[in-house]
Formats: sequence, structure tokens, C-alpha cells
Amino acid sequence: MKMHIEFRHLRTIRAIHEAGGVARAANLLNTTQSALSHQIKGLEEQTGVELFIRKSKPIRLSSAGQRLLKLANKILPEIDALQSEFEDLRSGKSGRLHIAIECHACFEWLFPVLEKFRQKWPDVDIDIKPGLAFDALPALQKENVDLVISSDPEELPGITFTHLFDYKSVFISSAKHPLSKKKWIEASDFAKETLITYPVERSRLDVFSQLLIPNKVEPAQIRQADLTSIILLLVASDRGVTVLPDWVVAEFRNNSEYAIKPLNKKGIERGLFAATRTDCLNKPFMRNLIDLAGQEAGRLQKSLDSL
Amino acid sequence: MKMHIEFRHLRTIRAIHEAGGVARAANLLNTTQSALSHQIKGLEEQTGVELFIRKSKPIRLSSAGQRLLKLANKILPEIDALQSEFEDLRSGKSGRLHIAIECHACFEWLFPVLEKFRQKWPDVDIDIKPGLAFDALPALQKENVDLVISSDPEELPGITFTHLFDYKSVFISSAKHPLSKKKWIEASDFAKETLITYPVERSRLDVFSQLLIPNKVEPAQIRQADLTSIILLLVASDRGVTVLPDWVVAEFRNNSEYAIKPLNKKGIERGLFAATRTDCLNKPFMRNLIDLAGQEAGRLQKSLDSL
DNA sequence: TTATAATATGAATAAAATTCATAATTCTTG
DNA sequence: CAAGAATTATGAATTTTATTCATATTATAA
Repeated sequence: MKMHIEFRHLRTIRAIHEAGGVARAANLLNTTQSALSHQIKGLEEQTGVELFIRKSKPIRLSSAGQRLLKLANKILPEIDALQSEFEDLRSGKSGRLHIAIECHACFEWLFPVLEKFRQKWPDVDIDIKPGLAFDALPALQKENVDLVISSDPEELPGITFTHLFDYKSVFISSAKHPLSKKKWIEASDFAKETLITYPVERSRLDVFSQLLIPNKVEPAQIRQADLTSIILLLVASDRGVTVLPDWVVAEFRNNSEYAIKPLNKKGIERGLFAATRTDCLNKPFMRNLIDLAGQEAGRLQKSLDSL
Repeated sequence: MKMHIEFRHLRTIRAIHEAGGVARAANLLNTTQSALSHQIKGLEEQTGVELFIRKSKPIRLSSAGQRLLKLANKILPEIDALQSEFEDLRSGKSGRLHIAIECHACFEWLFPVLEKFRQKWPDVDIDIKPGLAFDALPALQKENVDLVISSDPEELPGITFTHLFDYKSVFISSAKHPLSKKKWIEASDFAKETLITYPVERSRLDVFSQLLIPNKVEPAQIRQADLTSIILLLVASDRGVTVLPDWVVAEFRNNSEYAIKPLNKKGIERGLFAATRTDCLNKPFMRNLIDLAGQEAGRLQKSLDSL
């Protein structure tokens, strides 16, 4: 007989000890006295060590048996804990929510959303993965991340894009800037300007993908900055102009330092989407996050409308 | 399918992770790729949690799988350690040596023996159980102790008495005591004396069992003391007389404060035995202890002879 | 896209655990 | 100390579980 020590054995040892006897332990474990007797016999053969003192009835643990019991008492609670963690996972109480953001400015509205989310789902492992802006969708497919915030929905197998809200990309310059006199801004207006952007691929920036590339316009100069507040600082001091989502500018629309103009006569409107693996949409916390994002969007919209 | 998490699964998870793939892990574990695949499938069904990301080849652990791996890395070394402890037990390198001493004075020669023993068998769990003087042999049978030092061998099933050495019980008084004038001491001599003994049953004391009870003599008074040195102190200050094994008095035989006399003309000679469960005599450390005890006895004998 | 390496699957087989019935212990009590 | 009660052990049959074999499916790299 080969047989290894198994959890079954640990449970049996513990039960025999606690119940004070094989027969009573068998009750506890919903099995027969015979089964346990065979079990411990097999275990003793396998380990080559006497685990019980059989000269007493009911049988008692030998010192080796007590050593094993000690291990059982250490180990069994650990798998129990694991099982309950898994139960949380299965029920959707806990889970992993690793997020990649294609749209760089999205940090702005996402943070407050995550803050609310965190309070409601304390057991969900939230993380924002940097450096994935480019191949966020492959990462999503490979389960390296669980949610991608993107403006460019694609048809991908196993991936679902959920519309969150729409926004407008708007032009921002200082109030003193010559272009602030125009009603709206066109592609050609950028030819002589310094454009300030996030340090990401052009294709990932609305100004380029929606306006400059289609119109084959190249800005006179490009300057990059990481943080939205830095970009705005540079714009305020007339070191350049920029294009940002309208929600970013909501808070300071009434700030007289800035001029905010639509792009083209009709403005450039874009959608924002949550990309997830389709099966993950079943998870309660995932739906709730998307809900919360929608709510936050409504709130931003209101604050824009009210101006 | 019912199935619990088992050590097998932990080993599999670990092997898949370390080998980087199911097929390679199967090699490590001397089994087939199919077996492992079925195993993890069963485990995933049981726990209701995806343990691996199957969109990649070779498959990788999911976050739940990593949680399980963490547990595996914590638990598996612990059973390995246990198994090697058991191996030591089986090979006789370690074990339990709980000793009961019927003969109260035996502490005197046993301690140096145990000291040597301890150095040679550091993994053996040595203990001296007090309070068992009376029913030491039943305790031996019930495996509450593993060795009994006794002067009264009996025929008991499963118990073997090994002769260690012989000694004489000798009478001790102060040098000023009237009885110190006699060549030897008889039972009747005790009738007017205060006898100092260990605080144990009369039947367990040589003076009584070998001399006073057979001769129906009752000492004038009995006084009890726990420690041999205390008894000797009392004797030296003439508060009473005592009877002790000759090896106890070896060291101070030339001390002029004491008078040491044989009991009866021929002396009372007794044997000392190591009682063990018969099967325990196979254990190397047990035999070695008995050997060491014999050697120590030889040493004591010499120190007596040389005087 | 195709070839290749890796994993999954289903049915058959092998292995192991459990049960049932009963024997053999140890304990208890008169 | 014997007899009965309670407890554990055992062997064979049965059921459950794990593994293998052959092959299908899936993912990756060329």
C-alpha cells in the first residue's frame, strides 16, 4: 500500500482526539468506525510509526500521534480559511479588479469612483496597472488585467465594451491667447501652436486621432507632460495649448485665465467604454463598478451643464 | 464529484508552477500529464474557482491559484519535516524515554547516566516522571512511561526486566550512635530507634520489605525526608538512623561522622532492574541506556571496592 | 495559416477508500 | 475473576476515486 499523509488523515486524527475514540469520531465525520480504523492503520504503515496506544480503550494518541495532531491543528484551519476565501471569490464578494487605462485623463474621474467602490467591496483586490496603455486589450484577453477604460471599442472575441458616457474633447488655451478670439478651433489652427499632450502614442490622443491626423496637420511643436494639472499650468502661462476631455475642465470653467473652445464647429464628441472579459460581467462587483462609473459621469455632466 | 483539497493537489500546483507547465510537472511527479489535468480540473470544480489561466500556454496560475500556491509552500515543508521526524523515530534515532523510578535513591546514580545518554541521543525525549513510584509497572504497560527502575522483578506479559547490577542495603548512623559499636545490625536493633526514610510506601523500602516486616519489628519512630542529602544530614546530627544502598555512601565512606554497618551477619543484597516493554528493547537508544547504566554500576562498584 | 507544443477530455483501467459483518480486544461490574 | 459491555481490528465485497491511454482541442510561433 503506497498512500501518503492526506488531509483526511489529519481530520481523522483530530476527530479521534477530540471525540475521544474512533467510533465517536466516525460519527463526527459522517463515516464508519471501520473506515477510520483502516485509515489510521494505513497511515501507521505508511509512516512506520505508531500513532495510537492501543492498549487503552478508547485508544489514545502516542507521542508521535500528538506530534501529528499538532500539525493537524496548525494546518487544518489554514485550508478552512482558504476554502472560505474561495467561497468569497465564487460568490463574488471578493475578486481581482486590475485596471488598465487607455485614456490617460481618465484618472481624474476614475479615482473618486474607485474610492466609493473600495468602501463597498473591501475584499476586492483593486489595482491600476501602469504602462499598459498601448496593449491593454491583449492584456485583458490574457487576464493580466480585468478592466480597460477605452474610447475605441473593437469587436474582439470574449471581450465586451460597455458604454459609460460621452464627452467632448475641447481646446484649451490661456485667455490671452490669440485663438481665444475664435468661436471654434479647426485643425489648421494647430499648425503654428505648441501642443501640450500626455506622453503617449499619438493614436491614443483624441486631438491627433480625431482632428490632426485626418486633416494632415502637424503642430509647430509638441510638449509632453504627465499630469493634467501640469498641462493646465503650462497652458495658463501660455507655453502652449492643449486638448482635453470636457469633464477635466468642469471645475475651472469659470476661471478667467483659460479659454475653452469646441473643436470644429460642431465639436468632437467621443464615447468612453469599459472593456471587460464577457464572463466577468456576471460578477456583481464588476457591474457595480460600471454602474458607479455611470453615476459619476452623470454627476460630471451636471456640473458641466450648470455652467 | 465530491473530492477535497488534498496534499496531492498542493504538490501538483507547486510542481506546475515550478516546472512551468503541466507536462513538465507530470515528469517531476512521475505521473502523466493527463492525471494532473484531471486533478486540477477536479479541484477547480470542487472549489468553484479558476486556479489557472488557460488562455496562455503553458498555463499560468490565476490569482486564486497563487493563493493556493502560497498555502502549498507553507504546508508542504511542514509535512516533509514531520515525515523526517517520523523517519528518525522509526530508525531509532529519536524516541521517547520517560522513566519512572521505584527505588527512590536511584536518582543518585541515574543522573550521571542520563547526562551521558543525553549527549549521545540529543533527539530522544527524556523525562523522569515523579509520583509514579507506586504503580510504575501498570504505567509501563499502558505506555505512560518507557522505563522503570525497580528492585522487584515480576513476571508480566510484555514486560522484560533487565538486570543492571547488585547492591547492598547498609545501615547508617552517626559515629557517636550506640549501634555503631556493633559488627552488624539486626531487625530488633530498630525497635528503639528513629528510622529515617524516603516518603514512600513501606513495601517500597528495603529496610521494611527485607528486614523489619519479615521480622515483625516496628521502629520506635519514623521520620521522612525527600532528599538523600537531607537524610544524611539528619543521621549525622543523630536524629535517627537510616538504611540506604551502598553506592549512596560510597563517596563518604571515609567520613568519620558516619558509621556504616551491614544488615544481618551476611548483609542484605539486592538487585536493580530496568523494566521495559519487551518490544522497546529493540530500540538502539534503549539498549544503550541500559548499557550505560551497567557501566556506571561498574564504576560505583569499583569506588566501593577500593575502600 | 500551418505546424507545433501544450492542455483537455472520455472511456477504460487501476487503485484506493469505505462498508458490512464479525472477530478480537480492553474495560467494567457484579 | 468471570461475564458482559464497549471499543477497536480485520477480511472480503463494494463503491468511490484517481490514473492511464488515445485522441481532440486549443494556443503560440514561424
